[in-house]
Formats: sequence, C-alpha cells, structure tokens
Amino acid sequence: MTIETANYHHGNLRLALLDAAIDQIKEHGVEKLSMRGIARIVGVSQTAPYRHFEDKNHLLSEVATQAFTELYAISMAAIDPNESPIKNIHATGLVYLQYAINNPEKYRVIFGSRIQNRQSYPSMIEAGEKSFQILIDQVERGIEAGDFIPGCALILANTLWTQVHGAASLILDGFYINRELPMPFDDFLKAQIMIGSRALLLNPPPISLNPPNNS
Amino acid sequence: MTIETANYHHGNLRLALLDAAIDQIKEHGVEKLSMRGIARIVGVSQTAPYRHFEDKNHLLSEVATQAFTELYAISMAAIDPNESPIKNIHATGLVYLQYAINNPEKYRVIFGSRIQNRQSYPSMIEAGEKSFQILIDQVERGIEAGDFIPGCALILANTLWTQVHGAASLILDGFYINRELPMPFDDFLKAQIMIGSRALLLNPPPISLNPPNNS
DNA sequence: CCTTCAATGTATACACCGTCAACACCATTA
DNA sequence: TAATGGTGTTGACGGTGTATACATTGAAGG
Repeated sequence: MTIETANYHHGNLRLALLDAAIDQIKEHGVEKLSMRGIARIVGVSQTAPYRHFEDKNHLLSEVATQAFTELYAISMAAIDPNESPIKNIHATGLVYLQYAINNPEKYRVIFGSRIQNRQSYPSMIEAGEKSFQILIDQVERGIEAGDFIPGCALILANTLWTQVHGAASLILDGFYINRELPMPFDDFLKAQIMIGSRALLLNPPPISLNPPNNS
Repeated sequence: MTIETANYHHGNLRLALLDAAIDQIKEHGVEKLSMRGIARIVGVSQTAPYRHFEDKNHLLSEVATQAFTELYAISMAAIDPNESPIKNIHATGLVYLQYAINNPEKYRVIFGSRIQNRQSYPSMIEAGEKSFQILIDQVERGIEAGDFIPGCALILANTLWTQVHGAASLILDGFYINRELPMPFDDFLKAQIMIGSRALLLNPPPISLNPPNNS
C-alpha cells in the first residue's frame, strides 16, 4: 500500500536486499557480493541488513534456495510424462546445462563452498533435493520398463547428476575456453549428455559421434 | 649454505610463503587464506609476500599448479600399461576421487572460481591438461581395441572426467552427508565409477548393483 | 487518544583484509 | 669503494563482516 515511503522504515527491506544481492551476484559475481554493498544500493545503513539476515551466509542460503527452485522449475518443465525416461533425461540434462551456462554466478552460489554449513539450511537442501528427485523418478521408470540397469535408482540417478554437474562446473570454470572441440559447443553438450546417459542403458545402441545425431 | 640467517633477508621466503599458504589452505580452507596471514606465520612484514607474488591470485595459481602435479602423479601411478583401458580408467578414477576426498581444500583451489583469469597462468593449465591426457590415452587404447564407442577420444574422455569431477565436487560440497546410501561409501564410489565408465563401452556387460562387485 | 513496546533503522567501532608508495638494508658487481 | 637492484619494512588507503549501543517508528493495548 505504501508505495513511496522513503522514510525511516523501508517497507520491505528484506526483499529489496535479496533482490540487490541477486543482482550483484549476476552482475559482478559472488566473490564481489558484500553486505555493505547491497545496503548501499538499497540506500540503508551498512548494518541494516543484519535486521533481516543473521549473517552473509544466511543471505546466501536464501539466494541459493531461490536458484534451486528455478532449477527445479526448468527441469520439471522439460519432463514429458508421455516420453521415454531416456528422452526425458536428455531433455532435463540439456536445460540443466543451459541454466548453468546462462546463470553462472547463481550456479556458483548453489554449488561450491561459498555457503558454509549447508546442512543447517534445511529449506535450501530440500529445494535442491526436489530437482534430484525428478531424475530419480525417471530412472525408476526406466528400470521398471527394463531399459536401465536393474538396481538402486538413487545410485544410477546420481551418476547422471554427477556427470551433468561436472560438465557444468568445468564449463563455468573455463576449462573449455581454449580447448579445440571437434563440433560446435551446443552439439558437444548434447553429445556429453547422450554419452553419459548411455551408462544406464541395459543394451545401449551403437552411437555415431561425428557428426552427432540429435535424436 | 646460510641455514640460520634470521636476519633482514630471509633466504628463501618465496618457498616458505608457498608452504605456509598450502598449510593454511589444508588447515583452515582457501576462504581463510590471507596474504597477511602467511606473512605473519613466516614472520615477515605483511607486504613482504608481494616481492615474490604479484598478488594473491598469482600465489593461488602456484598452489594450484602444485596440486595439479600431485593429481597427475597419483593418476599416473594408477595406470598399468599391461592392463585393459577400462581397468586403468577405473583405477585412475578411484585414486582421483580419493585425492579429492583426502585433500578437499586443495581440490577446491584447482577447481572452482577462486582463481580468476585461469588462462593467464599457462603453466597451471598445462599441469591440469597432463592429467586429462592420461585419460585420453586410455580412451584411445580402448577405441583402438574395439572396446569403446568409436569416435573422438577427447569427447569420451571428457565424459569420464566430468562424471568423476562432478562426484568429487558434490562429495566435497557435502551433498552426501545426510543422504542414505544402500552401500558403504567406498563401494558407492566404486559403483559410480563403474557405472559411469559403462557409458564408453560398445557392449557393456550386464551389471549387478546390490551387492556391488569389486572386479 | 495516549502510552508502550517490539521491530526496524542508524552510528560507531573493532579487527580483519588486499595492496600501494616510500623508505631501509644489504649482497653483488663494476 | 661506490652504486645498483633485489628484498625487506613502515605506514596508509579503502574495503570487508559484524558487534554494540542508540534512535525512530508503527501498531497494540489500556
């Protein structure tokens, strides 16, 4: 209701700070994020943020929760219940990589050790688990259909996750900047996902790498 | 020759600082490493390190180079030219994961974005590439033997690398701390490597996940 | 309506940090 | 012997996270 207070009390400082934080992270990276900086942007004193976030770590955990939720949303949107598990896995893998590439600094917040004591932020953990569950569900479907290796779905889903996360990490860390690839980068991403997911297949089809097929 | 100078000139400050840095990283993590801190430990003034390292980033790049070299050494030691490529890949994967787990803070230095402008430290890059080359060599052998998918060895080796690196990262980031696994952690690691490397095999053998086999 | 109180903001301060500039020491070498 | 350049120190600037004490306020209760 009070659109223009501009007074002693901000109105919704908590949200404004979170927005400013995400903005700074996007713009200048997590490393450059500072509590004093976002206070300056929002136009409050340097200690005002501490009325809303216990410390910088808590603020970061909320940024991470938000990013995890975005990751869940786009992963979920890539799932088509009528499609085969392997196709859904390919699709989610690709949008996952694209999210990481398009939001490198947010991705760096949710993974890596900038947030300490992760286990003391259960809502953040939960937001992360939800994305992983998408993968587990598809793997279970694949196992039941007899397409995937029988056994524990969590273990198989984890292999997929580690491979895609590893690819995302190495890309963001710049390990492919000067590396010569035998194909366009987009095809490289697809190839990585296709090859990696082959690990789950009971009878993987032969595969031709150059040129990569898109199916 | 001058063992006990304790004078104005230190003698080998550069090395002492590097050692102190690695020590601090091991002990308290990269985040806590400070130029002033290592100067204090070594017993010199806070700006003395700048006579030997242009800035903190340069110092970190040297720590990373050293860690990459260690990683190369243990990976190389796990290779047996008389063994099959797939077995060598399993062996290097395992020691790689063990290195990450036993040296979490060093691993965090060489990956992640604590070091900025990686491409301006060519000797560090090169040290990293050498480890990757081990993987490429084995993959080439596997392709030539007709065991692996034919095509570009770099692409296949990369899939292996991303999967193992992803696993290492997630482990270090604490994503398995409260996760219930259906097997002991060591077996979990082996299972991840075995499943992941299946992706390369032209005709992967059926696999039984519980209990995991060790061959 | 007025008082009170908890929530929210500020001012100040402490102990750190990376790094720059100016100066001090000293081994080597011309 | 004098000079030079490598290596160390001092001191400073501007930044950081955050603790403590104080100020302002909107809302709730008498």
